[in-house]
Amino acid sequence: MSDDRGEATPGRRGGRGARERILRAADRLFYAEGINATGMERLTDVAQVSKRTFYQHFPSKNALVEEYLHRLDTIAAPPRERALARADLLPRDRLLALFADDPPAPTDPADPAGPADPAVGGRRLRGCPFHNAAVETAGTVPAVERAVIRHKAAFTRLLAETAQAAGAPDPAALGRQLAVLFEGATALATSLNDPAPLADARAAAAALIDTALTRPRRAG
Amino acid sequence: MSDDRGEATPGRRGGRGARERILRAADRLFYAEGINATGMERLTDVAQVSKRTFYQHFPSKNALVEEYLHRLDTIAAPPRERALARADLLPRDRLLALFADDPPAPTDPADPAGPADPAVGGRRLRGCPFHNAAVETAGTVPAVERAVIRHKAAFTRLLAETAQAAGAPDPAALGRQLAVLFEGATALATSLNDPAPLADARAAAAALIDTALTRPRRAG
DNA sequence: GTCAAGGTAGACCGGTCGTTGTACTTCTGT
DNA sequence: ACAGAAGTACAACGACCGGTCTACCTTGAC
Repeated sequence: MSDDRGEATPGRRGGRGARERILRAADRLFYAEGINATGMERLTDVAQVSKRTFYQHFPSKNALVEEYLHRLDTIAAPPRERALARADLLPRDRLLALFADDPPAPTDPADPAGPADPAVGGRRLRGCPFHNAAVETAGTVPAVERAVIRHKAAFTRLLAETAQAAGAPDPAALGRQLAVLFEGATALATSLNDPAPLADARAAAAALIDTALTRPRRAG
Repeated sequence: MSDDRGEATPGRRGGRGARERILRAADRLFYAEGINATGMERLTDVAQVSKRTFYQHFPSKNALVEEYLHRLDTIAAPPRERALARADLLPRDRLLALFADDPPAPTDPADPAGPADPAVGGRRLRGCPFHNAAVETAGTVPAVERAVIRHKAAFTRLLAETAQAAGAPDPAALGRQLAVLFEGATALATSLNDPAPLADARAAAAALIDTALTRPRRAG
């Protein structure tokens, strides 16, 4: 937050960007291999940063975890959630696109992180990074818990707004139900390491949406 | 599995049951605090067992994890899942009882495992132990992954059977959808540390069930 | 009483964790 | 050219990890 020395002087190339590499490595490793399972050795190795440099940018590993989560829902939304922002779809289709099983990001050409990506290799499904962080920390890190709650609330709110745009009589309720469905599809796909639940969730979502749009309103 | 020395000689008191205490401690700690977060020191301390004794019963911590998961879905089903077996309810109500938010076990008098339960103390929501194990191990322990898949498949099958008993035209599809809903309610409740999503899931389940029972059949 | 079986406590092992320290090497702006 | 920031390599710290070991106690059959 306070050591952004390159921000005010546009002429500089921004140093050598150790911090950015660290955050990129955290993005990959914390998500793919787990937060606890990722040691500092491996993290600094992947980030191509010495441990000393790491601790000049972050006071602790936990601080990096918090920044990792913070970036996830403020800077770059996961590709799946981005479906809700697609202007080329009707609101109802935006909601359903959440559960599409085709890869949502068709090779963004403006991403310079290319060479770092294919080294991962594993294509194992890993679910929601916020939920994973909550499970891994088991409530022992308040900042993580807060970040998770904030993200889930924002996502549910976004669903509710889209539900409202679709004309749902009780958009908040439909948004919450779709949030549960999405969470379940993600979690179950992770547990089974199989994306099949997404299709079931999509069918269920369609039924819920159509029911909500057809009938006037129901009591919870 | 193979060292049950007390089984053939009924005259003996069966030792002091170290193995059982170990498994009970694993039940509590692995679930409430996480598998990785639970060290052997703490585990043997809670089980009131010396480390030496532990390693006479289990070859490794991982072996205990596997046995812990194996017991969970063969010996004692979690209280919530037990709702599906209640004979006093109609099939449809059994499905909905899964999502009830009142404590499901009204002090079963025939359960000798009573004193172990309330000692947990922490009331933090922790979700599905199988899913948590899958997240914590991140696919690095094949036996865990197999146990998780087996459990989820059995649970989905049970849901489908109940859906069939309720008269659903495509019970397998409805079972899978309800499985996603349940997983989502559990996961979201964990992330938020708030049981509210269960109510949303219940409403969604009711809608899905009624839709399935009313309309003839839908394509996935 | 003896003795093996099964239990206990807890020091100890090598390894890894997150973290810090020492000493050295780039790069960059003036 | 030079100051100094930013980076590097790498040894080491204390703490804890899963796991092993020694030494002693308790029980029950003979």
